[in-house]
Amino acid sequence: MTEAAVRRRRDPETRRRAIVSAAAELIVEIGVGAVTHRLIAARAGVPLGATTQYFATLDDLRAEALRFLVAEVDARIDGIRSDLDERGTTPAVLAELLARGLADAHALEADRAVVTAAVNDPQLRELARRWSQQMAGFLVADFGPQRATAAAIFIDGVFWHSRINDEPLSMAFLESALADILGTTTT
Amino acid sequence: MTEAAVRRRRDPETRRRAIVSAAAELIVEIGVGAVTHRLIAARAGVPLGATTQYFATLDDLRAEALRFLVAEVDARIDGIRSDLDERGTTPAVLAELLARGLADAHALEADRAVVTAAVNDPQLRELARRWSQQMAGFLVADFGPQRATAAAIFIDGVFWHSRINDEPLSMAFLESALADILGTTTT
DNA sequence: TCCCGAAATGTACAAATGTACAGAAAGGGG
DNA sequence: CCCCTTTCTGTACATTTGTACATTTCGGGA
Repeated sequence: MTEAAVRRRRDPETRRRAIVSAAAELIVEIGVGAVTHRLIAARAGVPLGATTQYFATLDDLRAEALRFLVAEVDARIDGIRSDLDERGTTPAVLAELLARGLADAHALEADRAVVTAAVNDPQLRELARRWSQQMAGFLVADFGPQRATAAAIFIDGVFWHSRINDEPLSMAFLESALADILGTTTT
Repeated sequence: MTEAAVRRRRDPETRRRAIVSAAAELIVEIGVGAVTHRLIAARAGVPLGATTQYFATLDDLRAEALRFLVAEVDARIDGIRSDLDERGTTPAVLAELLARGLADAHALEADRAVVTAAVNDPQLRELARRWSQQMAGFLVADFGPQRATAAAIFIDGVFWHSRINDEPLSMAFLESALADILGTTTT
């Protein structure tokens, strides 16, 4: 209890985390409704019994995996916030961050998986709102609530677009559209 | 009508359609991955055997139900197009159509269900793209490809926003944002 | 009228699923 | 060394699933 790294014997914590992580991967890949104990066990490289030992029910495991995905998204959000703080909250910086974020599809897929799951599970709505609310929060100081919300909604659309379409949106396009929405267009 | 319905017990076409329609309803409500033969049969008010008689496999039935939903979305799109043709393709008209479309959530939910299903089934991508592509098509003549695409993406984000959030977006907000994106100067 | 093909239905069954749990294995304290 | 608690693992089982099909019912043509 006092020492953090001493107590683990055969390491239940790591195992538990591996199971949650495997479940999260599978949710992103095949959807929240298609995960099973056996699939998760196979992905995590543990026997079936391990998945039932750490989580009373599959719903519990699912819920924890979703929270795991939300944590990934939060980490990405934090990175974006610090970048914006550092380099200024301008359409150009935003567009570059977005384009880069779209290229590394991981956090993107995680967030879309959460939102997708929330469509059929109202309890997840709160989590699904997180991304766009945070994004709007970053922008509200510089551009006001109206434009900040519009930009967040647009960025949400951008994410879905890149999730469904093969060709990514160009950085120039993103910058131009964001400049319009945020009202920074230079004539 | 009741008498006729009872009398007309042998009516393969109607029955088939009832099954597809029930499946579509359920897909919207509980997600494409959660529908089963038995749920569909119960919803359609037919015995289990009826669902297997008309469709070789559950996948076939699912696919047809998705196409049914797409047809609903297409009908809504056609309505929007004729309205735009009639009243002019302006941010104000668009905002009003959107606000009205959001209030009647049916076509909205149908489209989001298709997109959601497409996240985990690449074969549905084509269908999922349809809405925003058509929307962009309406706008490209008046506003150019860039702004038309941006507006379509924004509208996609609006739909997701209203699917996840409880409070609807105001018409004034939509009009203002669309005016910015489409480059029509209003003050 | 009767009869035959089409349609409808209930049931059966193998496979997959969530979950429980009896042991086996492991590791530290005596 | 042994023992006892914690951790792990395989198996079992009831339930639900997709699907097949034998049987029943219907309705129109002879």
